[in-house]
Amino acid sequence: MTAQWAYIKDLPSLEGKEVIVKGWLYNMRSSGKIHFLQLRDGTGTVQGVMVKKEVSEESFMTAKGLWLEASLEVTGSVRKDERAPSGVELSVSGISVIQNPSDEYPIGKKDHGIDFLLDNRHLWLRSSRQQAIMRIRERVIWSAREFLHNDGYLLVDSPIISGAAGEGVSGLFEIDYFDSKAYLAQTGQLYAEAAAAAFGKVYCFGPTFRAEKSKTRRHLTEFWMLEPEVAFYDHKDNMDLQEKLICAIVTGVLEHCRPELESLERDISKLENIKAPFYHLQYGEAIEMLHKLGSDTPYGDDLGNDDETILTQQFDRPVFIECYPKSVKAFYMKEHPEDQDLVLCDDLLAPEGYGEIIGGSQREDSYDRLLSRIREQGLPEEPYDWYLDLRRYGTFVHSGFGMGIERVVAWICGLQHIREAIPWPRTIYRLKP
RNA sequence: UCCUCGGUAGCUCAAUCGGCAGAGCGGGUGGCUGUUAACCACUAGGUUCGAGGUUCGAGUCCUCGCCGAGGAGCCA
Repeated sequence: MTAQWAYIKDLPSLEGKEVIVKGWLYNMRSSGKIHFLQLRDGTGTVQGVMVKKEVSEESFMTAKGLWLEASLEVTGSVRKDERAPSGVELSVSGISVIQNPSDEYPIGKKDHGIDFLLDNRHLWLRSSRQQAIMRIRERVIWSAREFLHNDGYLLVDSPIISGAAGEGVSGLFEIDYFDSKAYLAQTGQLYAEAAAAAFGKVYCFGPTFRAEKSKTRRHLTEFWMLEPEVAFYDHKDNMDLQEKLICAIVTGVLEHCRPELESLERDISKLENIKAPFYHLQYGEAIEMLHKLGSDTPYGDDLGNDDETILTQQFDRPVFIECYPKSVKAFYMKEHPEDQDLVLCDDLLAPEGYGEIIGGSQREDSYDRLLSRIREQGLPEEPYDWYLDLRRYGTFVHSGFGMGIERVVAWICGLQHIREAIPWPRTIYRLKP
């Protein structure tokens, strides 16, 4: 019987069988008459044990000459072994080299700096740590979409290229669009609002772009944002949705990605603690609390990064900061009915110092007030005519928010750098690879 | 745009007061039948980011530039 190709993740169920593993050599150790080939194939890792007297002299010498990341087809029988992390090892009977590199692999076994690793992102993705992060990222997105789909939301994607400026012209990437100006989307929200008037419960999900020269571990110039928008939801309904969505995401990751979290050495109990209800602070209360904790941010200012860090360290679950001053927020947010200096908005801050992962608001649904807000902020009216139409034809109470996928992934994985939370990070000085 | 820190072997870093350029990993050679970032011995490997300057002497001090990181601002 000829051996069949098997994925490493399936080997525990193939004990005693002869299989072929197609993959790469990520490490190798040898004791002279026995080689330990560490193999990976994208589904998992397994140790291939090659004993000199059990294979041909040629095979044994071939294995000895392998460089790291050689691509291989390894034939062997699956054998139970208590010393193996997955419970099984491969007793190697034959090896076929697809390609043996002629140079040493740039990423070594010891620590590297972030700069070097980012330069080698195309190779770094092969590491077990990056594999774990990307699997969790996929689960975060999957869980969010599953939750929204099951709750009756329609995915209505927004354009990437837009003639309107969105939240303001600064921070937009300008492109040449057949001799006129266009911009890369900073948000899909305005389009999601139009879609909400058509379909009720909607969301968009895609890449967004910010030309800010931000150089921090929380920023990317290209990042993925999930933006639900719901007809007839007010500020409170909006926060309830955010809470449910975050809980669904965390639950999904805990259910499906425990090995990945463990390999990242994430403190899982901190994630298991993420349950409704989250904490709520009014903006004024947050400022008061910050003053007691030593911050000097005056009432009326937006919270700084340090403020977010200090604040979230006080809580073991995410915390909503509600109703910021109108002056520091976007023109489309609805004025607070009891205090016209505030707006009906919320930022959701993730615990452990991670800070803002969601920004949302109830939208201004009055045509007149929205128009005057556009004028107050000195924005051009013409690009927003279609947006104003939404208030002209059947205006409706509605709310929505934007969730930054990479920030959520960074928080759930416990990452130092948001750059690890996306396969190909784009930052101000990094366009390659 | 501003502030702070950094750039030394392929990688991660060290080098005292300004006084011979070092280590670990990786590479090479040899050894080892259970290794887990394997281990042991030997070995090769340098335009100390660049340009000036001070000095008997500069990786180290000064000036300018380049590159990167962290942070501020702004935001998800």
